Amino acid sequence: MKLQQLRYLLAIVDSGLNITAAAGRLYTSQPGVSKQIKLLEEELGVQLFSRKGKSLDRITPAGQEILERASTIMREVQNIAGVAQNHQKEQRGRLSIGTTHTQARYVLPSVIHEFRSRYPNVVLELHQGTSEQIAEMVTGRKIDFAIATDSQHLFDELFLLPCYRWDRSVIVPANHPLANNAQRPTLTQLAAYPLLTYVFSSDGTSSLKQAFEEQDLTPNVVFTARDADVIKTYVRMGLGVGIVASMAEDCEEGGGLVAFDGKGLFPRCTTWIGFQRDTVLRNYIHDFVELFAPHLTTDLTRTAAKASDQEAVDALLEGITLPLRGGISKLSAGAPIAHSRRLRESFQAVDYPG
Amino acid sequence: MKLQQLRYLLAIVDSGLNITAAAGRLYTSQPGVSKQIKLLEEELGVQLFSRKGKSLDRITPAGQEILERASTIMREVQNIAGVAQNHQKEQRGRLSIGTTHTQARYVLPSVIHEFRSRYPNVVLELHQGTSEQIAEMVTGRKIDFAIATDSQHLFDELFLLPCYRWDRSVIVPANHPLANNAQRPTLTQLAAYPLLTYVFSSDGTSSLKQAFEEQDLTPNVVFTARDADVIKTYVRMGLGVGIVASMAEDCEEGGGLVAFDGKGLFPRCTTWIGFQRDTVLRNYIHDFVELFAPHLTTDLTRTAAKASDQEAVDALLEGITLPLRGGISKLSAGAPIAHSRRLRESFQAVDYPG
DNA sequence: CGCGTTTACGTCGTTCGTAACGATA
DNA sequence: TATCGTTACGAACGACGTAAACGCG
Repeated sequence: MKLQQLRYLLAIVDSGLNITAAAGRLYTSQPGVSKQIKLLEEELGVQLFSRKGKSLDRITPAGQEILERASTIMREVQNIAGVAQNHQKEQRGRLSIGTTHTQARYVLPSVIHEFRSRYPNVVLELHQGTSEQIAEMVTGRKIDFAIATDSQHLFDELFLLPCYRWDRSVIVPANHPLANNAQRPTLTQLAAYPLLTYVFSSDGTSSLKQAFEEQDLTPNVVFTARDADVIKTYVRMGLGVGIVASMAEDCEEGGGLVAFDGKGLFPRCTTWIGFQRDTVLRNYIHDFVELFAPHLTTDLTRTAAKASDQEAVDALLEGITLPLRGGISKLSAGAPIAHSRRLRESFQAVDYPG
Repeated sequence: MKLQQLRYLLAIVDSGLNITAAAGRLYTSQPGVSKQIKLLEEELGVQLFSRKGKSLDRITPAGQEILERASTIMREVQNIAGVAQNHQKEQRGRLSIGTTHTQARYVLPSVIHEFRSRYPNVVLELHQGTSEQIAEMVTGRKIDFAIATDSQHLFDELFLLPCYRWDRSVIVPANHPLANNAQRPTLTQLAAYPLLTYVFSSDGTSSLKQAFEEQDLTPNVVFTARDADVIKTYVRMGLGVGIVASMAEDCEEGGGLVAFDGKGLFPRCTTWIGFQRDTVLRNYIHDFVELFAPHLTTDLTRTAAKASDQEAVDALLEGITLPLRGGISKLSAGAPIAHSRRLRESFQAVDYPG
């Protein structure tokens, strides 16, 4: 038995039982992969795949069990490499982050600036995408971790560490009727105007929609985007009232928009960071996490990584107060993290793309 | 990184950082081992060992972490082989059992007879030894499992499944003063005679001794052996009164000895079977276990093997009644297993070699 | 006939064992 | 000087890639 054979096995399954595709992904020849699998089957004395003609049809029960164990073996191999890296003096390597637009545009720049000066030899990759795309990237181990907001249901296999909380803001053009309001508009007032906001997650649930519906109102959403800047552009053009993350609003510099704090109008959102379970995180990853969320110390994250389930992770965070983020520079003590214990359950319906 | 390199690493540590010895154990040349370790260090970019001159002095912290992961990798490799074997039609292989004399001599023969007829192609190895020796064999993976009585403190790394309980018997020669007793002797009476019994475990605690001491008596043990047959021989010679497992007494066929049931006189003993955690057990092992202890079904053992600690294992057995064994053929319903929950704790002082 | 797998074969890299060398106590 | 680890080198093995054959839709 060789590590390559196990790697080939995983790649074949990952490629939908297509050996040619697996070979391509492995940057090697197809007959080589084919032969190694055959050798492995011969050595073990069991068929790993059932064949239909010459093609692989499906994986056998034995193959399935072996696949899972092969997977943990390859994970441990990765971990050995990670441990080794962590013991090197000079921290080199790669850090791949998957996140959504709001984080990438408004929150991460300052973190990344500091990170780059600390680790000039770490290549940084920022993958922006939808929650669904990020979920796929991280479970497929294309990225080291995900930063996202709510939508925990997409990240069942990860362990999630809450980083901070934030509210939405309501933005209108300076010449909008609501712009002269002394106080911020109510949901009833907002329901009277066309709304521009983030794309709702594919499963259709949305904490924003729910906030309206709880008051028997139906929001008239005429435009959605993943991108607060795009939304603001169209708000300026007079298409309607924008509802965006407060962090995005804070960036505004006299661009002809008036903003109201949406605190209390809509459910508060929680942004978290999510890792694969059972992986060794390199030192610079711990550092990045702590830069992003100071309460997530290396020790705490390391302990959390060993936790068996999300319950245990949440228990570790019991009593910690999450920052409330209004913008890049404004941090104020915020809501206690108490609700994080049931973070996954209680916020399943909330999938506001952060 | 190659599996061989990890195997070499483990062997070196197992051999006390002696590469030559490791090479011998691996049936390969010493320079080969040396080179592979060097290659591994080069690939990982860390020293696995700190050298004193050319000799290995000790393992580095990085090496220690890597060692542990290498260990789980090799375990999973073994498990893959085991899974593969379990999916073969013809069950071939090897079954290595470590146990003490009483089990090997009085309890296992019938089990092994049946097992051999079911699995003629499985090579059976029975390793007899002291509890300490067995503990070392099973943690070093020289044997598949251990069968022993009490002395749980020696087997911390294993998970233990209780199999049956038994009492001791008092044996005297037919011409002994006690032989004509209508009732069995009391502890006070026994304390008046020289006693012959099993060797006490090395840590000095003994449930037998304790039973006497609780009544402020001091037993006069003049002879100890690991072997009931040896004890009986010397009892026949008139050296004193023997105290052995009832299973051993039941074998007697008019050999000039008189036996009294020791039930109630001494604490009852529990014989268990212990496995390494996180290992896949081959089908025939499950079958052996069920032959030995019918309440330990394959499903139950498999579930127990996944349990994270002994507490969880014991919880699985809650409510099951353990057989009480008086001899090879005599099985009677016995004490409820309730105490098994705290098996490890409450019986730490009991280390009667079964 | 295209797609995908297997078989065949030549090449190259790696591992292994022997032998000689080096260092340490 | 004995023990243990490293270096050097030649032989054997194994993996890989190209090319061709095979089976299936």
